[in-house]
Formats: sequence, structure tokens, C-alpha cells
Amino acid sequence: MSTIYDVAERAGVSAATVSRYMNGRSVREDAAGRIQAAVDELKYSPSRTARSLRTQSAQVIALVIPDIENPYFTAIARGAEDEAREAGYSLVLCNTDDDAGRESGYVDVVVSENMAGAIVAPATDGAAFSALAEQHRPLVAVDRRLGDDRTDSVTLDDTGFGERAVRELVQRGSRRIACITGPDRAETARSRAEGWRRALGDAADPALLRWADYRVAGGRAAMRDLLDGTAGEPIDGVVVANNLMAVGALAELRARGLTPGAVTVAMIGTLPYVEDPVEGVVSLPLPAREAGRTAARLLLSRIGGDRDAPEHVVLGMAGE
Amino acid sequence: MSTIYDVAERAGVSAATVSRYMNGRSVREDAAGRIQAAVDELKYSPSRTARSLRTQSAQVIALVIPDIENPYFTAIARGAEDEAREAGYSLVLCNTDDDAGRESGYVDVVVSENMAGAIVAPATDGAAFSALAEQHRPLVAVDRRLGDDRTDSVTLDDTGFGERAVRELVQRGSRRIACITGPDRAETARSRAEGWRRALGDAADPALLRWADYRVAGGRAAMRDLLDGTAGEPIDGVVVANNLMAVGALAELRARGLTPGAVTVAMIGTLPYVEDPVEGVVSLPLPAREAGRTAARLLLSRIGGDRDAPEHVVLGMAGE
DNA sequence: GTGAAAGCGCTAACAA
DNA sequence: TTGTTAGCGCTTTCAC
Repeated sequence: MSTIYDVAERAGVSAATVSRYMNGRSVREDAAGRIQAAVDELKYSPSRTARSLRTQSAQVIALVIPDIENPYFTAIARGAEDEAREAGYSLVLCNTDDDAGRESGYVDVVVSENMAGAIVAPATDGAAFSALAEQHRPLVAVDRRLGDDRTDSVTLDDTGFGERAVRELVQRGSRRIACITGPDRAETARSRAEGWRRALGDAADPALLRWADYRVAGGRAAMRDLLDGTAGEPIDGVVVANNLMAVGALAELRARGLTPGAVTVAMIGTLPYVEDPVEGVVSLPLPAREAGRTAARLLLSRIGGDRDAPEHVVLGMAGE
Repeated sequence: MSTIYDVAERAGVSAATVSRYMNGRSVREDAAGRIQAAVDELKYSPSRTARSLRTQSAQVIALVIPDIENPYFTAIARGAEDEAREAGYSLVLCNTDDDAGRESGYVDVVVSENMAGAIVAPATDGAAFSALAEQHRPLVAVDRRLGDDRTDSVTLDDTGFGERAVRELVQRGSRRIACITGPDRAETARSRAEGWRRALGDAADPALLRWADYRVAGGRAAMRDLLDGTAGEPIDGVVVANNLMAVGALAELRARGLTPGAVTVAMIGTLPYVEDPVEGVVSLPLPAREAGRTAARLLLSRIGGDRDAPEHVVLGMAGE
């Protein structure tokens, strides 16, 4: 690998001038030409490592998410990577499995790699990330907000999605509508359930609400429980708060041989890789890739020095 | 942030001794105690950036894949991340969309970030990666081999999976068995089709082979074509070479209202998030996470200085 | 607009 | 085993 000194020597200027040229500051025209020629001949590519050591900031951002195998987070990753790459940044993948210990492990890495910032979907309270705030390292929360309101966030209109799901069911003739949501420690789960409650008003029967775990098996168990009549009068519609639980809930319905639509399912999110409409299922697609993109854009603007007040972006349904 | 000098001063030793201690080399016991105390008090965490500049190698590896939104690659990513993290390495996500330009862009980043190595699923010929080999930077191919046989690789027994798929169909009574495989520029697609051909022997009718694109829409179009009788006598079984095309193929079967099993589908891979068996569908799960783990392990051993002959690991069905 | 020189935080060679 | 010293490749004052 050639260094900045090799280029400088070849172009007959000092390393400082090459550095200025590479960073887009003005340089005499003839010198610029010679430098560019030297860069081409030597295939010079500046050492990002040396630059980070000097500037105390790498062109790298961390993406800290609970589970890369969940297509919702994958879509966020995709959006964030697109935006980062376009800005010349790399994205480091940090999978936490909702484990607080892993979260703080990654925080250490962010600091010691001099990463420019992080996009995080905090596991529960996200306490680990306060360390980043202390270091004045830009941080954007995605999907869930941090307790701290001074951290920028990009979330979805969870309550709105919950309400919308109920309206779709009502429109399709459902009368007794249940709700399967995520763990109550997750803000998104609480808000989606709140949307269900709000849209139904007095008709919202607390006996029809199930707190599950955002996973396939949990969704299935909750559906089983609802169908087993522990909820009084049989249900004919259910709001399911995420994609994985919907897969589980539908599996349970199928396993019981219920005709599609006997219990209509309104799910927040989409069935992975199912592109055609499925009978008896209403999907409310989430703008996950857009959320990833937005979070990255916001983070990059903070990295660029934007000192405006904290922003809390809330994304609603696509196309609205 | 505190530096190695802060720790050294506090512990009453030189920076070199702290460095040695941090890297697990032997240090006098009393000094070790004082250093550890200083580390704790100052919350010292060594600068990975400075270390990489000095050693010319960062504890970072790149994962270059075509599409993070494909659950097959996601599972590879998951396996690789697990292994990397356990070894103290971070994983940078590089999404290429099968674009050679992006591939070489990432190669530049790998070099200029001083990354320790890369795991790549090359788009087509993977020519971009020869630059890494020249730099003596460890490289492991996953899913598909590089043209160059001197690059370590972790692939699947694609031919075996193709043969196995046919055997499963025959066992279930299929007689006229078609095959929908990926693009012919992909080695995996060719090998899986070869497995189909080999298992059927003389019964393999070339008119029943479709080269598609490994995507949902392509799988659906191929299935439509096969059903529309362009293939002579009607088929009653089909080998589908990956998960996404199987989703498309099944959608087409459903759309036509064919009873499940009229055409039995043997797919290589699994339907995303479908855990129960689906009537008329046989799945051959791929050890994708295992492939990611193995690739990372192999890469890390090369990074660690292993100079043995190139390894070409081929993974078969899980549990065999 | 340009060059000399210092320094980011670490590790490795060397001498003690 | 330990400390001294030099240097990884870059950016950034500060003089000119």
C-alpha cells in the first residue's frame, strides 16, 4: 500500500498539500493535476485508520439490534446500510438477542473503535447507551425510544397502527375483536395494544388482550388461549402486533381447521415473503426500510455537527 | 477517554508494561495488580484505532453478501456474527445487490480500514476480490466458491441437496418431476440442477428444467410456465432450488386452486418462518447459520496465521 | 497556498 | 521483566 508520502514525493509537494487536496480544500491547479496523477498511478487510497486516530472519528456507524434474523430488523438494516454507504460510511452489525450485557459490550467497541455514532433498537431500558451520550457520541434510537428524551428517535406510529388494524377488522364485519401484543416492557407492544383499546372504546374487553413475546411460539400460544374459550364469547377478529406472532397465530388457526376468515387476523407488519393477499388476513405494512434510512440520515447529520433540538420522527403507514 | 499513559502513570509503570499486561503477556504480580486497579478506576478501554494503525490490522471483518433481506444470507450473517463476536471481532455488513461495482468499493474499504479479512458470497466471478488476495488479506468464500481455487471456501453440497430432493419426491409418489433452479451463472444453481438430473437419470427430461433467478417472481413465472403445459405431459412433482422461488411457486399453485399435493414441491431451504410442515411441500433445511459460523472460524484461523493448504468445506444436510 | 513539525494512542525492538 | 524510543499514516497548527 502506498502512503500519503509516496504520493507527495511523486507529485513534488508535501504530504500536507496532498492531505488538503484529498479533503477537497483548494490547492494550486498544477499541483492538483500532479497529485491526481500520482494518486492514480499509485492507486493511493488514504488509510482510514490513520485518519480516525488523528481525527478521533471513524467513518463507521454501529447498528445495534436485537435480532438480525427478524425480517423487520433486517429491513431496518438494509435501509441504514443504503444510506450509510452513500455517505461513505460502513455499518457494523451488532446483534444483541435482547441481552443487556451484549449491549454494553458493543458500546465499548463503539468507543474504542472511534465509531462516529450508533443506531440502536434498545432491548429494554437501553441503559447501556447512556455511556455513549456521556461521550458525546451521536446516537439515534430506532423502533423504540430511549428513556432519555434527549436522544433522537425514529419510531413508528404504533398506536395509529393498532387503531387502524381494528378499523380494518370492523370494516370486514368482525364484532368481537381480541389483541395479541408483545411483552409489556416493550413500548411498541404497549402502544399497539393502546391503539386497539382506543379504537374499540367501550367494546375493548380486557379479557381479550394477551401479552406475548413477539415470537412465533408466543403468538401461537396466545391464539390457542383465546380460542380455548378462556375469553368468554368466541372471537371473530384479532389484532396481532407483529409479523412473527402472526405466523404463529395463523398456524394455530390452520391447525384447528378453521375456515379462513372465521377469525379474521389484522396484523401489524407483513407475512415474510408472502406477497399475495392471504384470505382472512389483513396486513398493515410497516415502513421498516424507511425507518432505517431515516435513522441513518439523522445520525449522519448529527455527526456532521447538527446541534438542533432532539428530533423524534414518527412514521405512519406508507403512502399516507 | 483515558489512554494507556494515564493508566501507566497511575500504576507507576511504563506504557509498554501496561500494553503487555493488556495483551496477556507476563508482568510482575504486584505491577499487574496496580495496573488492573488503574484500568478499573479509569474505565480504561484500549483504542482499537491506535492499535490497528500500529499493527496494520483491525479486529474487524467484512461480510460481503448480495442481499441481507434474503433469510438465507441473514442466517449466514447471524452465524458469522456469533463467531466473530466471541473472538472479539466486529462484523461489517456489506450489501452488494449482486453489483460488481459495489463489491470493489467494499474491497477498497476493507483495505483502507485495515480490516483483518473478509467473508464473501461473490456475485458472479468475484473478480473484485483478487485485489484482497494480492494484499495477502485473508479471504473466505461462502455459499459460492471463487474461481480461484486457492481461496478457502465454505459451500453446501448443492448436488447432494438436488438429488435428495428428487428422492423425497419419488418416495411420495411423484413420477414426472420438474426442476426450477437459479440463474445459470450461479454455481449453486447449476449444481442443484445437476443433482436433479443425476438422481433422475434417463427420466430427467430437459424440457422440465427451468432457469430462473432465485427470486419470488421468477419462481412463480417458472411454475406458471411448467403448468401451462409447455412441458408436455403434466408434472406431479417439482424440485425448487431455493426458498424465495418456492414461495413464488407455491403462490402459483394456490392461485390455481390445485389441491395440495397435486404437484408436490421439494424445496431446497425452508419457507421463512413457517415452522409446521405444509401439506404437499417437502423442505430440505440448509445449514446456513452453520456455514456462516464455519466461514468465520476458518477466516479467524487464517488471521491467526494458519498457513495450511486452502480448505474447501462442503456442508451437507444437518444431522447427517 | 504551502511546508515543517507535532501528535493522535498504541506496540515492538532494543537495551538494561 | 521493564523502560526508552521510534513510528504506524494521517491532519492540523503555525510560520512563511
